[in-house]
Amino acid sequence: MTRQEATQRATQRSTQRTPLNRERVLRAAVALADTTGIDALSMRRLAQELDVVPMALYKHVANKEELLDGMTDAVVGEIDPPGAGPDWRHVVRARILSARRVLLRHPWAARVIESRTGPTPAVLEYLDSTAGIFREGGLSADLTHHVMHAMGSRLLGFSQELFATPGSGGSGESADPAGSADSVAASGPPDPGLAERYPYIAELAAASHDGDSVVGGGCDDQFEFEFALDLLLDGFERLRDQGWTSAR
Amino acid sequence: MTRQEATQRATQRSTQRTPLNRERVLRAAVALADTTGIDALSMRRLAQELDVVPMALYKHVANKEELLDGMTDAVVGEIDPPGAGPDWRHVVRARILSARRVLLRHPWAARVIESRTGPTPAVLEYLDSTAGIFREGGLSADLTHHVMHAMGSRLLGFSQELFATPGSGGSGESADPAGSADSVAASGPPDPGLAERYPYIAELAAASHDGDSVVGGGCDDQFEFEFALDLLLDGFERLRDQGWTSAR
DNA sequence: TTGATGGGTGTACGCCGTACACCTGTCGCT
DNA sequence: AGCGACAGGTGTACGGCGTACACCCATCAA
Repeated sequence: MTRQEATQRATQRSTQRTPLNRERVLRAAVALADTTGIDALSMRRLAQELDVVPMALYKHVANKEELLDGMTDAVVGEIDPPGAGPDWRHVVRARILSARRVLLRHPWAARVIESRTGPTPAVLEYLDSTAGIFREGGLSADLTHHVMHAMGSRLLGFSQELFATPGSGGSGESADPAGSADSVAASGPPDPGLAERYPYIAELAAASHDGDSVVGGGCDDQFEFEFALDLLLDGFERLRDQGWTSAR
Repeated sequence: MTRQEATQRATQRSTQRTPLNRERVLRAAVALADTTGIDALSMRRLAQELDVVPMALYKHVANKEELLDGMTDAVVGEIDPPGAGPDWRHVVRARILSARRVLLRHPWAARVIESRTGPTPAVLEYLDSTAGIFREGGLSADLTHHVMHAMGSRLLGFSQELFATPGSGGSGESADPAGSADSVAASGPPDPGLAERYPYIAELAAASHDGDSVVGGGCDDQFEFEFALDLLLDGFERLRDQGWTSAR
């Protein structure tokens, strides 16, 4: 046994084999939330799960909020990327059902995602690529914008709050965290990289401001709400008139 | 000054004038959440607001969960009752926009309502009367059932989770709290008063079980999801084909 | 007069997130 | 070979949380 080996052996005894990293922390957090519920996920409990003292976690995540951000990105990353195909309806449908499957796998995720104050990169990426499907399907940027709003939390699995007006659903007093999807492109290019990284989102945000209300800084939430509402009511009425019935 | 008056004066000095009751506690809680955000609403902070020691609150609410239940009922009670009129679309529209206005007044409410494990009476009442509008508008019980699901959280302001499959969004491990809207009528009449109190909901729940899957105990969530999804996709495609554009 | 009762009080416990100081093993540099 | 920086795990401590439990006291019916 060389001295190196001896040292390594001793090290293995004192530290916990794999030296813990952000990736492992996030994975353990997701697993813990899956099995014991999000309410039971505390820094202390998570540390215990990793055979480590609570404060050790803070070398890998800044605080619990950032942990939740990381968990969000982890599960959103599980959603299948958009497939290829000529039929845009089929493509969105598949994507959204994939998102749904992911959220069913992680029942805590919807609540956590909606509680984030700003959209995480993975969420932006997801929204952007989803918007892209509509655009490539021939919907105008204008229509795509409203369509994305209309999908709401149920169909995208989340996203609702990302587009909402600043204080409409958050923890109360938090001002616009300068990261809402609309404000990405609304308040001028704060980071020139954003528009290139999320081209469709940038386009959508721009589409809601080329009118007269350039100063608004956001889109008209009330309009979006009524748009979705009337779209559904139209659909309901049509189904009623044609005597629709579920084929159960 | 009579002895009674003296006693009362002394009492007023020691106790805080109005002797605190559930009503006052709930109103103060709502006000506090409105002004400082739901995260800052703690039993201790609320007690302080009422010039009382924290434990005093527990004489009026069992615990914090019940406090949140009470707050839920309070805000849901602010929603306008359904109006009268021959045009059902107009009536639902007005109602839902009223709900939206209430939720905008209390930005914390949507999150709180969705976090309740079981529906509170006021929520059931709201859902029931809303379902009633559709029924009187000529929609079948079957269609109304799916329509209610399709509305999702965005349009009803909440309700999503009430219909969801037990563990799909809650705090993790909690089993079906035997109070989901579907299970109200699904698992036989647990309380004979429920069906009379919420006739439309009872009817809707029944409509999802008269088929072959009597044993299911709940409706097919996946079906409801795809129903709403396809309804929206239909609408989107129609708008695209007719070259729809917002009149901004 | 008295005893029950409703409602406010005080103390204490066990959780939580996390600031801060500390220690130790590793590695690049001289 | 020696040394300083640094990455990463540790230990202690603080303030806040929800709430159990024992208490006190004013009111009022009997």
